[in-house]
Amino acid sequence: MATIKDVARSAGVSTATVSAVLNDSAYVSPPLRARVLAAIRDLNYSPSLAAQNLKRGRSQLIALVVADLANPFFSRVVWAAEAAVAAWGYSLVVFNSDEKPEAEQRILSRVRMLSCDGVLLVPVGDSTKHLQRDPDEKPLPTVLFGRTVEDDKSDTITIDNISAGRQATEYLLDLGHTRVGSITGPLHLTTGRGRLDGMLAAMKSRGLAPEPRDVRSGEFREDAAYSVARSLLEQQDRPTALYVASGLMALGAMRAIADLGLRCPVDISIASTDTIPGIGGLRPRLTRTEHPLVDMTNEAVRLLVDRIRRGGEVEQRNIVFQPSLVVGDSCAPVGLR
Amino acid sequence: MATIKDVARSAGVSTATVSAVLNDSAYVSPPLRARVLAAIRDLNYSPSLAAQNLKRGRSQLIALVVADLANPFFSRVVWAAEAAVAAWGYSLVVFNSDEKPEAEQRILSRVRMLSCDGVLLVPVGDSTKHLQRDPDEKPLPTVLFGRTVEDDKSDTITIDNISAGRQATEYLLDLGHTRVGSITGPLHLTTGRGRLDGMLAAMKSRGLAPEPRDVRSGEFREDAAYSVARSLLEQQDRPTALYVASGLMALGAMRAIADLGLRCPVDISIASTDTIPGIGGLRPRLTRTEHPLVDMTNEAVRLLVDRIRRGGEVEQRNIVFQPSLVVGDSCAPVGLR
DNA sequence: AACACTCAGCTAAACGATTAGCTAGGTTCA
DNA sequence: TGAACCTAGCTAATCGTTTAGCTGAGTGTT
Repeated sequence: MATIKDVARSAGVSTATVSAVLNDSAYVSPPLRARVLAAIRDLNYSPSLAAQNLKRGRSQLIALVVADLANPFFSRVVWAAEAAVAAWGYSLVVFNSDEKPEAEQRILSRVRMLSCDGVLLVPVGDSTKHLQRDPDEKPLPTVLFGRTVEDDKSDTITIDNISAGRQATEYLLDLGHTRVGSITGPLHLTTGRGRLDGMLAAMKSRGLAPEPRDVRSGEFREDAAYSVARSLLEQQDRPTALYVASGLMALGAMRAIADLGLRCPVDISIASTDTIPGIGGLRPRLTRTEHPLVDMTNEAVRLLVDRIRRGGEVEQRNIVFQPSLVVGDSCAPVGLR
Repeated sequence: MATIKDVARSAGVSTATVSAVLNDSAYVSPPLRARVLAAIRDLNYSPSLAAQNLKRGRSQLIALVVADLANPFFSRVVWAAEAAVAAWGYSLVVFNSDEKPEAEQRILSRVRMLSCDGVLLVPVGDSTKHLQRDPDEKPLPTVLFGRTVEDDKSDTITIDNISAGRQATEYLLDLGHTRVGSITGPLHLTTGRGRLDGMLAAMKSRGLAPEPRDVRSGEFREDAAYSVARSLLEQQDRPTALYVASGLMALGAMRAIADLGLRCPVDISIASTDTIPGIGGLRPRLTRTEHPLVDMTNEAVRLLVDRIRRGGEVEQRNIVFQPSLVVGDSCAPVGLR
């Protein structure tokens, strides 16, 4: 690989001049500039990011730490984030904490070692104490995505989970269902807890409450939702409608319904929150709340880049996106059959 | 951030000794070693990868360049690759070439700038001429994944696409279908071409050949497959079975079937190749060939790491994985209805 | 006692960029 | 004419590591 010295020698100038041309950091007369550019072309030179990183103290790298890479929802986040990050001139380093706080901690220390300029984090634990390892060293620019944690000073991008749960549940209630159950996400996560709270609020405002045995929580996974749904629906006395906390889980629930010989929506109505790719092919079409994932991701990257550039001088921002109901045909009026 | 100098000063030794302790690169007496380790702990020191990269000429980064990050198939590759790469002590930088050769080229030059140690590439074009920019500089360690290109010297991990097409088609033929159509991938890709060739071979060996109008090619996308399937199936005189080249496309085809008011498998049988997450929830269950994606990815990373470490001294390796048929209920004997 | 070895640990030169500070020549103006 | 000021480009220090090569003390041999 050619270095800046080779270019300087070949153009008959100093390395400072080459650097000035490369970065437009000082005026260079046209003839010299031309010679430098020619030398760069001849030698097929491109500056070493490693050296730049060392000198400048930044790396052009943004880390994305997701809680479960196997979840298609987060795959879409990876997709959207890669594009957004590239548009700002960064590259995306992807990590999977697999919902394990220890793994998250390991990853974050690696992120520091790599001197990533910032991190887009879907936090796993219920705190980010482990983020600042040293009180006096300046914190790694961070944007929390999708989930929030207690008393953190990072910017956040989230959805209104309560509204999501409420909207989906209200739709079911409007169809006349009174016995509504739910398969929730983990309740220690804001996404799990919030959606359930929204569901409960919707029912409460109509003087209803779910049977305790109709509300089961599980992980945000297809197989977990499948088995939870199975055991929930195997009760001889089961709910007529189900609010399922995520798209991936809805897939599991649908599979359970089919395997139990039930029909959706005739025997049981399903509504859920969030979507995953390919779900559009599913029949019946799922009634669900969706949120603008691409916009959310773009906004998250924008905030992060802003914080990387302007640092602490900008105050904390917490942006909440609103979910909207997408009506499919997975829900029917109660007592249809 | 504490530097190696701070550690050296605090422990009362030279930086060389600290480095020796960190890398086990020379014998350091127990007392000194202990002092160094204590200083490291006190100062919460971790070496700067930027500086190490510059000095060592490597970055602990492996690039993954996929052809379409929006395709759930590649999302699974990201998931598997992240885990494999982390197990070898590397971090994964993800790029999306979006099936565009120019983008791939841009990405690869960025990969060089980042001085990634190696790249796992799902190639987009039909050649990798753009890979070695300079004939004399040593090539970036590369493993081609899934697709191959002409006259390349990289290691490759692929599946036997011909066998995949053949197996799926033979299954349809065994059910008595004689009028079989296909929705293929792009025919300039080995994955698209090979699967079609396998299908044609299977038919030919029984003295059959598809009607030209029953074979349509499209991109590996859900929406593309949807519209191609629609126009194919809207013919009043249509095939009784369809071989679809990918899991994502099969989803599109199924959706087209449903939207046309047809039933699968009663009116039309579908078999496909490869799988995507969540497809297990689909009803009817898709009959398809699957390949061991996780094993393939692990093997690809293993080859890549081996090439990074042992360089040119190891000869080119081309590993072909075999697909296997997974029978669902998306295919029925011909003339069932 | 003189010599050759070992050995632990140090000094200082890289790696490839950026950049503060300098220099030498050219203008401007009293 | 010469002080003051610009200007274009150079010199050299610097970022935080690694590592070749050195040093000086200790050991063993004759």
